[in-house]
Amino acid sequence: MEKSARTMKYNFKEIESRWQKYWEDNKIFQAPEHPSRDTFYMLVMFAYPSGDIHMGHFRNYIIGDAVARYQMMKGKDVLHPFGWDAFGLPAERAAIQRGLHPAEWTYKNIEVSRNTLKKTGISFDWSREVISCDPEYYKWTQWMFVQLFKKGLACQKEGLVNWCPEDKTVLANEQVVDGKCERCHTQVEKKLQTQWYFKITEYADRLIDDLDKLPGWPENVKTMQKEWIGRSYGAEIDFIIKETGERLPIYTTRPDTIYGVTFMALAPESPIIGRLNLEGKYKADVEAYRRKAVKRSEIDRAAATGEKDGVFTGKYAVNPFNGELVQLWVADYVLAHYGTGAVMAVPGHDSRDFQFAKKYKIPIKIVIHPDANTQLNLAEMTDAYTEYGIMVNSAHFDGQFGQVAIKAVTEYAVKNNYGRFKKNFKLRDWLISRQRYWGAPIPIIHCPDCGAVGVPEENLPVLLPPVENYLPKGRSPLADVPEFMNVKCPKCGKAAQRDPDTMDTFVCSSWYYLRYIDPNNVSEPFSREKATKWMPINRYVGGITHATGHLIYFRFFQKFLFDIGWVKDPEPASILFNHGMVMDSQGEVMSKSRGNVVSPITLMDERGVDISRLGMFFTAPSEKEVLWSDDVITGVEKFVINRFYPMVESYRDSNPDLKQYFKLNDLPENEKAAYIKLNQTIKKVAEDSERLQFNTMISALMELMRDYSPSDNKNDALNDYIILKSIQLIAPMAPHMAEEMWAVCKQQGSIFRSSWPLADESALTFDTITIAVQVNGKLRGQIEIKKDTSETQVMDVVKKNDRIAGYLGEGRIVKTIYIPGKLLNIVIK
RNA sequence: GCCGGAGUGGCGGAAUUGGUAGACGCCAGGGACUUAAAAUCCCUUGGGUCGUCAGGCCCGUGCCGGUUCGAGUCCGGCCUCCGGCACCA
Repeated sequence: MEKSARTMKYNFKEIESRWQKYWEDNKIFQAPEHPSRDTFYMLVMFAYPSGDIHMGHFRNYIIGDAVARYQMMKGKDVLHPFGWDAFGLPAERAAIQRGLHPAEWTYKNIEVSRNTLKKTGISFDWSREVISCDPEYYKWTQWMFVQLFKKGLACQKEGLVNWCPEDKTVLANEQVVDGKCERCHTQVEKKLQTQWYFKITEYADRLIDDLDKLPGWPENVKTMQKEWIGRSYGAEIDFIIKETGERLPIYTTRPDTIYGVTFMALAPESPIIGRLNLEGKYKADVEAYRRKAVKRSEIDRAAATGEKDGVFTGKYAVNPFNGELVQLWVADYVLAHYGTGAVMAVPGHDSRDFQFAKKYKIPIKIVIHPDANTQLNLAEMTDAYTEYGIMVNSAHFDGQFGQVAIKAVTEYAVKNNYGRFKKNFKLRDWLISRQRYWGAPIPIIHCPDCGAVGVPEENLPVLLPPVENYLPKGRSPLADVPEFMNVKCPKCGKAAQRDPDTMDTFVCSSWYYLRYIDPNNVSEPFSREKATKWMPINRYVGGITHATGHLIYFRFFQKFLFDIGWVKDPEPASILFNHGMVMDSQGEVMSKSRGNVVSPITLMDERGVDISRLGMFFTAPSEKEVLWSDDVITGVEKFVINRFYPMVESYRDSNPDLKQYFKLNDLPENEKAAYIKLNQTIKKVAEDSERLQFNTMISALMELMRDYSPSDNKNDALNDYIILKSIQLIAPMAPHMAEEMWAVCKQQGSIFRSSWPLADESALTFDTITIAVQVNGKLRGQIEIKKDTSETQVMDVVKKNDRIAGYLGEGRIVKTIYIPGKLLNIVIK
């Protein structure tokens, strides 16, 4: 019953499908091949086709859609494309679970999701759709690999890698969360393997430094990236292993504590241990410890923030600064992959070293005092003093402070040839090879004579063979396909073998934004000329989850393409916007296992696309999370169905002249308020559009409609004008409804081809305004004055106002503060 | 532990650069219409208090203090929550 009342007044099903057809037939959202006006590139993150779309997608895309439509109305050439991140583990896993071939599963899902998306009427330019598992696309992903390979930025190397025993493949550092596989949450193991890497670490400095050139990126994302890259400045100092004479370099950010070194610690994985010539008990202990440490997963090691343990090697190292001998230990709190895999331990001034020294009764030395008047007392210390301070017990460096001390000590080491300034990063090279089927094959041929040879560009793509046996087994399924594997070396022509691995799907997603610009180009990944016109991305909208993964990778790719002359900007996106999550009404994440999923499809069927959109926009600002419940819809639904839409409907059979211009002072008194309110609303909606504050845009329109009362004088020219402008203002948020109303008002063509309303700046306020009057900062009354009244004139009015005068009493007026048009504050004593 | 961000009515939230806190909406209550209900429309709605019912006064934006004529907004110190990183030497 409820529904029939709704459909009687506002037949959204009919209206929505009719306008969607109109948009498609008239190619309203097709971006021009060669833009002639200002461009606006509106990008939303493309989707994994692992099921149908959910509320999170819906929210993401309607935000992007409203921005795109707003920019269209502002007269920009808008590029608003969409595509599918179709390769990779999630799709492959879902396919395997259902006993389907990944290709079949993926394309089926794309079909389903695309149909749903088309029903949402999002203004995507579907003619530019890209699918990353199409050979026409991954040909160019492989081309990217080859370019990186040519520049030495793609390379094979042996190292300890993250191995997911469930997915039977290696993972990038970014795909390990809390020591577990990001996708299947299995504990990740460490394995020594040869794998392909992109040398993203060569871009570490620029990836950090250029963040400062991105004022349009949220602070939290920039901070997360900075910390993820983790740059630190320090020194590398060479200790010497006493018996073997081997150089033992260590990295430290605190060279000013060098005289406090009382032991050294090596990572259990350090190759140096093998060269120590350990004997007897020491040899047995160290070997047992190493076996134990390697077995412990990284998460165990990291979680053990309390207890540190290790084992003495029986060997000693020489501190080059003072010739002192210090014990050489193996301890698993030392990470093999950071710095040199060895540390100088200063228990007096490092908490971990302090604990370790206490546990194993290793001497502790104080070499830093907080300041000239505060001295540390070792006997009373329960933890290390880790702040900067004044060097003591440090030979001729005594008395130096903080950064100056660090510089002095390092310079001394440089001069004596046993140290150097050094910078370190937490960021590791990006491991991109996967021992899985569903990915772009790595375009490399291994020749017994020539080594790894890139597949010549004219031979791309290296097609992924349609194999039957694609299940993960620990090595790439492609290795078992002789027709695929056995090829001739492109350099010397001898028999050679393809690389059997496929690429991490994050490689595919690192450059998709450029393919949209020129999706059908068969001779290049994209046209440089077109890229110059559209790039950089004006707004990139997506979830926060990609802060330290995709959003670093795609910046890296852009920089690389910049370096080799393919793009003109070193950064891909000038503004990044992270929308909040959609949760259930209890604040829980929506998931199938919880059974609390609200489908945008059901919602759109029941309420219509536009009302669903308005509900989503209105309930919270875009960056905050939304707790979804039916109540979210109620207010906007009433607004549309009971107020806005019927008002416009009343025009259906009339033929009003809607081409009107107004001058505030020519309007009769009773219409001035309405005209002013309209202009205030236009101004507010435009400002809020720029900052994606849709909730307050809707409030403003609700206020305008509340104040607007056509019942008295229905065909009044001003009322018609207000209606028309209001329809334009709501159009980016409720596009189908707006088109329908626009047509009801006898306007020709799509509303998205009309120009965005401009506020009449001369009609934003009344001649007579109300200002607040405060006495000593407390509100004591309000007075009406002419707009341009001077302060003295206002004072005269105030003094005549009995109520306010009462507050002034016999107090002496010390001073007055007058904010024109707002308030007057009188300070009395 | 370190680094971000946030804390405003019963609820979602507004207040864009320090200038009338609580816009807009939900919920709730009251009224109109109706045989009745739903829907719709109108009114009330931060707390306390006085009231001749016209309106007034006090308190109030996590807590304590500060700057200022004036602080939700700025500064200092806490508390709580959310997010990220986490043995990075």
